[in-house]
This record gives sequence, structure tokens and C-alpha cells, in this order.
Amino acid sequence: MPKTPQPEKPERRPRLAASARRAQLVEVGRLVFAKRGYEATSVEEIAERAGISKPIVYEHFGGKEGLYAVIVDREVEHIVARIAEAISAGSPRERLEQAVLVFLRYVKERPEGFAMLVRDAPASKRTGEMPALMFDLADRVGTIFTEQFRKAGYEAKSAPIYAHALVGMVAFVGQWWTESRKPPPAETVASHIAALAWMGLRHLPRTPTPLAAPKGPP
Amino acid sequence: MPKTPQPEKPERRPRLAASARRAQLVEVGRLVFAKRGYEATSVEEIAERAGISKPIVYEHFGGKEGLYAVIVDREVEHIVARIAEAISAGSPRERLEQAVLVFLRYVKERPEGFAMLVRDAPASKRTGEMPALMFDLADRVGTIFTEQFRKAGYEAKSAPIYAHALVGMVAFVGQWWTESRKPPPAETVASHIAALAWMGLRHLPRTPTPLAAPKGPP
DNA sequence: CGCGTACCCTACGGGGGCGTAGGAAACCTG
DNA sequence: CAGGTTTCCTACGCCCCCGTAGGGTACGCG
Repeated sequence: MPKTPQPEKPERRPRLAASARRAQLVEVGRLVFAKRGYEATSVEEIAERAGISKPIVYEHFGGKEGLYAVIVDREVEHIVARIAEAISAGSPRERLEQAVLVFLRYVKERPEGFAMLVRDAPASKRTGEMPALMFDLADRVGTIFTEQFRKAGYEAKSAPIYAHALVGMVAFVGQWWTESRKPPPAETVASHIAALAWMGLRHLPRTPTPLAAPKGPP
Repeated sequence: MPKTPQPEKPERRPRLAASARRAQLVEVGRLVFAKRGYEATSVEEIAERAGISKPIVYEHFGGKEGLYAVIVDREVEHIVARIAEAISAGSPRERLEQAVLVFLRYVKERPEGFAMLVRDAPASKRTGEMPALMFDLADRVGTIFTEQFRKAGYEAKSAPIYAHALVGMVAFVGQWWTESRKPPPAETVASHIAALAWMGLRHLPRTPTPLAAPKGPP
């Protein structure tokens, strides 16, 4: 369902219908928030880049936080839908690799969206340090893992650790990958990561034991 | 070399020697920056929590960014030294596990310091999105990996991917772990992560091949 | 053409934060 | 206790930004 393919070149600043203006502001806001971070972006800059004046932003979104919330929400919908589709069919191994691949492609195609999801959120809706999405994702993966662990006779309690490890590595590699100067193709990166995770999980000892006694400082 | 064990209870606000005041401001600043993020912290709040007034901060550090830079620098020194020590001896497997363990302990002992390293940096010294430290760390790991990969006959070019994957998973798990309500002991988490990474690397196919052809959208 | 509606603007109040000017108060030294 | 040094303070200028008040300007419809 395309969002009314209105060309976004308001050079002569024609009046826009309310829905079109909203869409435009969401798009512009995404870029600005991604570049500056929440605290450092000003409503003025967004309005300016959209070719309009501040009060319009307030009319449509109620303020800075309102706009931010809408943008993040859409971004989350977007990526969650894509991942959900990716893991909807195939062998576990395939689903893993597809999920990683889809995530990486998302990061590449919408770097600003990804940046917003990784960056600082407004103080009002921050639990810890990380924006909630990544942890949400990790939690979902965690439930899947817990079930699989139970089936395979592993300690279900440790599943969340592996879930977070997986999400963390994908997210971090994604960040590095987009900012890298000569990035390898997404498929290559995805297959490496999936291989690492898959082989790691496959050959996991039933109960990993710490190797060495804690070493005191010399 | 202890930093002049001055007790940090300026309840009656005695005058402090310059070095002591600097130390105190670094400590207070660490907490405030970690809690609020760079943009949202005010010099005023730091001064207030230290029991002094703003101009002192400016005399000692030249401003907000100056203080921030000093704090980050110390934090980086701290963690890099600890990790360097952890990987200074032992079998590769032991060094891996020790590095992870030391990192996790650092995260637990100095959650505010870790938060600063993961949080947004001031716009002036930001390359991409992530503060530089994590990428620095990943790069160092990357050089080690590249060498080992070459020795073992793997494609050296893909080593950075695995290096970043490792760092990313540790960092993300660390974040989740500190904010978790019932965190398992560091040793447990470390051994799980190390096992995942180790087994994953150990059983890596020489050249991971993408499983499926890219799927177009339906 | 007159008029209502939808879209948009300039202009301002209010607040907060960075950084500095200029001086006070404690402490040290002789 | 006089004079210098170190530490610290109050008070302010300035700029930026959020959010709003109150009013313009196009466009459709009778």
C-alpha cells in the first residue's frame, strides 16, 4: 500500500493536503532526528527543511515528542513486519539466515531509520539506555530460543543470553557495515553471521563451565 | 597509584585542592552524563551535585565538552587496560573467555562508565552513530582475528565481520545484563558467550555460502 | 461574487542553558 | 597581621528553542 506517491519537491511550496504534509514531516523528521539525535534536533530545523513554519508541526503532531513517537512507531512497524515475514517459513537455519539478511538489508536501505532506533530516545520514554526496540526484538527471539532449548534438552534459562547475543551482534555488525567504506554484499555478511551463530549454537556444550577461576590482579 | 583517597563527602563544602576538585567533578560528571546523555545534561546540574557553582567547572575543564572528553578518556583507558591484561596470557580459548568476563565485570562495576561509552557523544566528535570506543575495540579484535584466520587458512577478509560480531554481542548482552532484574553471575554469562563465540568460530565452514537466493517481495 | 473552510504565516512569551565578568572569602607565608 | 595566592561565588549577557496567539491567504461551493 504505497503512501500516495506525492513527489517531495516543495520548491515552490505548494499547499499540501494534511495527510501529505504529515507524510512529508515524518520523512523529514526521520532524517533530522537520525542526524542530530533527539535532544539536539529543533522543531525549527524540521520545519525549515520541510519548507514550512513551526506551528504546522505543532498542529499535526502536537510537538517534538509527538512527531518523534510517530516516526519511531512507523519504523518499528516496518522492520518488525519485514523480519516476521522473513522467519515465516523454512528450516530453522534458513529462517535464521533470512532474518539476519533482512535486517541487514533494512539497515542499508534505511540507515536513518536504523540510526533512530539505535540512538538516544527522549528522556520521557527511556527505560535504561537503549531504545526499547532492540530489547523487544531480543525478547521475541528469546521466547523462540527458550522453546527450542527446552526441546533440545538445554537449560532454558540461558536462552535469553543467546538471544541477546544474536541481536547484539547483528545490530553492531549492521552499524559497522553501513559505515564501512567498502562494505561487502549483504548476503555475504549475513551468511557469515548466520554461520557463526548457527555453528555456535549447534555445538554448544550442554552446560558451559567457566574455564578458569577468577584471576585477581597481580 | 591511588588518587589521593580524599573522602567525597563535601557536605559542609570544604574548599578542595584543585586536583581533588577535578577528580570529584570527573566522578560527578560521569554519573550525570550517564544518566541524562550528553545533550541533556547541564553544567549547572553537575555543579550543583558537586556542591559548587558553575564557573568552577569552566575553570577546570573549559566547558561541557572539555569535561566530557576527560571523562570518556579516563573510562577508555580503564577498560582497555583491563582487557589488555585479561588477554595477555593463556590459551586462545582462555583469553577469549577472560576478555569477555573482564568486560562484563567492568559493565557491572561501572555501569555509568559503560553507559557513557554506549550513549550518544557530542556532535563535534561523532563519526557515525556509535561512540568511537566500541569500534576501536572491534578493530583491535579484528587485527588479532585476521592473523589467526590467515594462519588457519580462512579468508582473512571476513575476520572483521566476526570481530564486530563478537564485540557487538558482548556489548549488547552486557547492557541487557545490567538492566536485568535477576542477573546471573558474570562468570555464567561470560562462559555462555565465550562458548557461543568459540564454538561458532571453531566450526565455521571455510567459506560460508548464502543459503537461499535473494527473495523478492511477494 | 461572497463566504466558509483548510492551510499556513509572522511574532512573541517564557524558560533554560552556556559561558564570562568581576569580585569575595579562605588559606598560606613571612 | 599584611600581602599574595588559591579557591570560589553572584550576577549577567546572550542565544537558542519550545510552544502559542492571533491573524493572513488560497480554494471550493453556492
